[in-house]
Amino acid sequence: MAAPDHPHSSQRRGRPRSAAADRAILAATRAALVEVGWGRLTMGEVAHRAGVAKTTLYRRWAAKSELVLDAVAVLFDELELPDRGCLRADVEGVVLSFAALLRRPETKTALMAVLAESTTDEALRSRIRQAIVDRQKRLVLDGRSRAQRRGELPPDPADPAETAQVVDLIFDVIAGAVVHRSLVSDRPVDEAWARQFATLLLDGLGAVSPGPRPCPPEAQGPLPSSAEAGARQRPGER
Amino acid sequence: MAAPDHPHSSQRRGRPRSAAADRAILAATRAALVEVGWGRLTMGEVAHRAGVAKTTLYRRWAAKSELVLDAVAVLFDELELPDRGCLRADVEGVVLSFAALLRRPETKTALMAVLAESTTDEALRSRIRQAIVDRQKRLVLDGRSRAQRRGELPPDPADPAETAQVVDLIFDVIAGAVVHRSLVSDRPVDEAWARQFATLLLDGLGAVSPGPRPCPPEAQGPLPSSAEAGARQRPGER
Amino acid sequence: MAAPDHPHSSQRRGRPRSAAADRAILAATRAALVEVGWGRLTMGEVAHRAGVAKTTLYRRWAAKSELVLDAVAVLFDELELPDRGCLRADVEGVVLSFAALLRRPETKTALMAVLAESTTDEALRSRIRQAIVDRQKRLVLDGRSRAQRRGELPPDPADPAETAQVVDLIFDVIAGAVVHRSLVSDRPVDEAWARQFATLLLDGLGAVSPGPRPCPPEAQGPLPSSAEAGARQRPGER
Amino acid sequence: MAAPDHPHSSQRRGRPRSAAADRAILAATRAALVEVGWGRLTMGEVAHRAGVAKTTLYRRWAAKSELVLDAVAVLFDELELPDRGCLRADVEGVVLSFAALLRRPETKTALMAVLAESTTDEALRSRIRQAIVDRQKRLVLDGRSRAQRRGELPPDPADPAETAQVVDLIFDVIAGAVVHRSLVSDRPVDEAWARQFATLLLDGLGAVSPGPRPCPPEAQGPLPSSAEAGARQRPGER
DNA sequence: AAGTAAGCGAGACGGTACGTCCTGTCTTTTC
DNA sequence: GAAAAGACAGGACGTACCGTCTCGCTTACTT
Repeated sequence: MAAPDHPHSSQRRGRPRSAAADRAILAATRAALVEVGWGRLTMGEVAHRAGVAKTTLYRRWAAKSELVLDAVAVLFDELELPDRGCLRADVEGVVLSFAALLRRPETKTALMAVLAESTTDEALRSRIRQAIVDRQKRLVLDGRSRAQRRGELPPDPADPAETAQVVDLIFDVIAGAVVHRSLVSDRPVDEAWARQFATLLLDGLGAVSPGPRPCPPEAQGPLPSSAEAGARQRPGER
Repeated sequence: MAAPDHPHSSQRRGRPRSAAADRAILAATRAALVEVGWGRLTMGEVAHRAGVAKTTLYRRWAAKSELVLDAVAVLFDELELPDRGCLRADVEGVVLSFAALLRRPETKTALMAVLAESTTDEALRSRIRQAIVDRQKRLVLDGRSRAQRRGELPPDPADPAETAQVVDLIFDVIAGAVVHRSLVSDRPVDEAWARQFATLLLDGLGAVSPGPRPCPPEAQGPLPSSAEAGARQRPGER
Repeated sequence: MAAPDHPHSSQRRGRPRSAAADRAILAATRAALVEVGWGRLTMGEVAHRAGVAKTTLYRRWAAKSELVLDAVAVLFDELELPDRGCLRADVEGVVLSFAALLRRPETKTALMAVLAESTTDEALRSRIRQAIVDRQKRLVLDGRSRAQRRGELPPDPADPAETAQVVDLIFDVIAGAVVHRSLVSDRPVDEAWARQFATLLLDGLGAVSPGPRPCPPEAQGPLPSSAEAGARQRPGER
Repeated sequence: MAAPDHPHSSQRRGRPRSAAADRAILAATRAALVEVGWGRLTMGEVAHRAGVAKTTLYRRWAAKSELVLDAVAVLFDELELPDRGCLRADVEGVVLSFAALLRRPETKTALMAVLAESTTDEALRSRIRQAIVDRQKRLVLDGRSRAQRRGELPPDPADPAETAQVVDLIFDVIAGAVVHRSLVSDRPVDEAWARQFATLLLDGLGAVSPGPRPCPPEAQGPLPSSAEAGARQRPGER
């Protein structure tokens, strides 16, 4: 996952590359992102923090953007979709979790910077989709099938392309709205906003594909723990 | 509008700043953005293209990000909301116009780069909101009042805060979804997607605030000309 | 003397140049030389100290070196040759006076810097000779004629070119040796050194042109007051 | 010799500094001095001529003055004291050699500029003495002991401090007079002047310390070849 | 008294060089 | 043969001065 492209398949000759160095470099990258942000992040600084020579970095990653992408992609994998009882609550939960992740300094600075770089670099754009975007569509798919199991949503239509289209739309709307609210409008993504947004999304969905049934008020579980876990300082990260 | 902060109110002493230099610099910045993108854009290159000394740049803008912001902000002002007959058509129109604007290389590279910088710079964040985000909320407000005039939407509620909240939500959802679809998912924002998205939005809106009436099919006007005008090379811009 | 080249011959039209500005500029130049030396002396700084615009400087002096030359040349005019009773004592006196002048920070930094500039600028070289070098040959001529009046030296030979040659030699030897001792060898020019040097010079002179008679010990007057006056802070100079 | 301060004692880690770069930089500095003089000499230009990055210069020399000092100091080492048969002829020879060296554009512009800088920089002053002044006292010492071997001068006095004092005086007088004649008075140091000066010096010396015997006319050898060698373009220097 | 021509303080202007920082490559020795 | 160390060529940075150029006054002589 966060490993760089080692075509080490069958053990090559000479000294093998140090896996510890990989881990140290990615951790150092995240730490440096927190402290200085993308703009002042330098390869030399990362190498120094990781106790590694610059050559070792360049042997593994071709560019700063790829290193940073690998360093933060793993953080997005920590997003979860806890079962809060009904679809609306699950949507609110994932919105709040995602917003919490975007509140972490390394995540927001790295994500936006890498996206900015990708506007002029198709290869990087593809790498971002692969490492972050497409991986997190699982959240939509999971929430969808869970709602179907609960009977809140009808089963998938016969044509899988139609499903994919709706999933893409939902993902773009959720991710786009949360990012825009958090990083552009710079206003808090709190429970009130999440509720309002979930309402808009779910009622709107009913028009796009057969809609959800209303959510019984007593069914809502607690807020997902990960929503706040993201904001806490993670132990052992540096 | 795109002028840097000249507190020249009452004629100050000494030689006044050259307005021609301002224009040349902003035009050179846009041209350079098209050719080399944000990453390879240098202050020296901009100065050279504008036939201006570097000091003249730094006298007006403290940082590359502020210069670029001023250079592209004016492009967002060209967005219009042509009357296409009904609210749904107006939404589709603005979505397509905005997507066309984001297809221009200078717009997308500059917007994302400036947003990335702004994640660690509150002053820049505020400046972006002022120069771009808040200015374009006029599109939502215009569309809204036009629909109210048509009778498609009920009049504003008594509490103006409530209206503001809904307008913000709509703006975050539209802008966020279009940006995410265009620049992250990297899939086309075409008429089919715009229709699907407008459906989701308008039906969702009905749940958030009293909803729109259905759109008479015969009422839809033509696509806004600006949707494609943005993608064309602008004459005389060098 | 310290006035720049005003070809104001017959009163020109328009507002006349301010003589106060001239004085303020030269004083500011000397003050700045003391504080920051030649290397960090800037035209802008001088203008600011003098309460004058840069244009006013450039209207009068074409280059920093010319301004500085005019500013310090006047200091060399303060050198005097007090009558200390015999030629040897007069020589020692002028050596000590000159060394005291070279101990002043503005004098030494300006003199050497202007000489350095002049190695690649014939016009400046000529201007230096005119403003400083040739003017101070009067000291040698005065000392010489005084010694002749005392009978310590024979009258000038018939050929004035021969006299000029010897005067030049004496001047080069005195000025050169004192400057070298002070600024290159960086060792003190004290009474002991002055005595030793005067001995070498006067005895050597006897071989070049008919020599001096010995100096009666009781004839030596006091040290010239100007020898130390130069080292004191001059009142009212800034 | 002209190498900058490498405390590389026992082979350090990492890539060692390039000795070829050192040589190229010093040669480029001399060449640039000839062409543009001290005033227009820039670090960037030197780096460019030497085919080296500016950082490589700054890694070795902290300031332009130190670089230039190292670049020209080596030229002063080429001064020699050929045996011309008697002390007077040797003095004339060294005076002419020194004057020839000061006729070279790089030498005069660099020497005076570095001395000017040194008036406000004690460290540089000390570095100049070490690299140029004290090294060339060997010429006085050599001439002196050679004259003693010939019997033209008595052996050194018992007190070595007395000898040092006289040597310093001689050096200041010779170097000072030649520099002043050449660069300040701007008059030629030719054989006639050298003869007159040598006469003054040697006869004067007799009064300071026990003097030289007269020089037998038939003993004078030819002019030192180095007197003119310095003015010729040196082969293979760039 | 009005006109006019230069001087003047202020500060923007096109430039040049500065000395620093970072990039990505290379050459060493050590493991 | 990978790794740490650090020198290397290159290039952009943001700053400091340069010497010139407008500006809107001010000052004195000319009519």
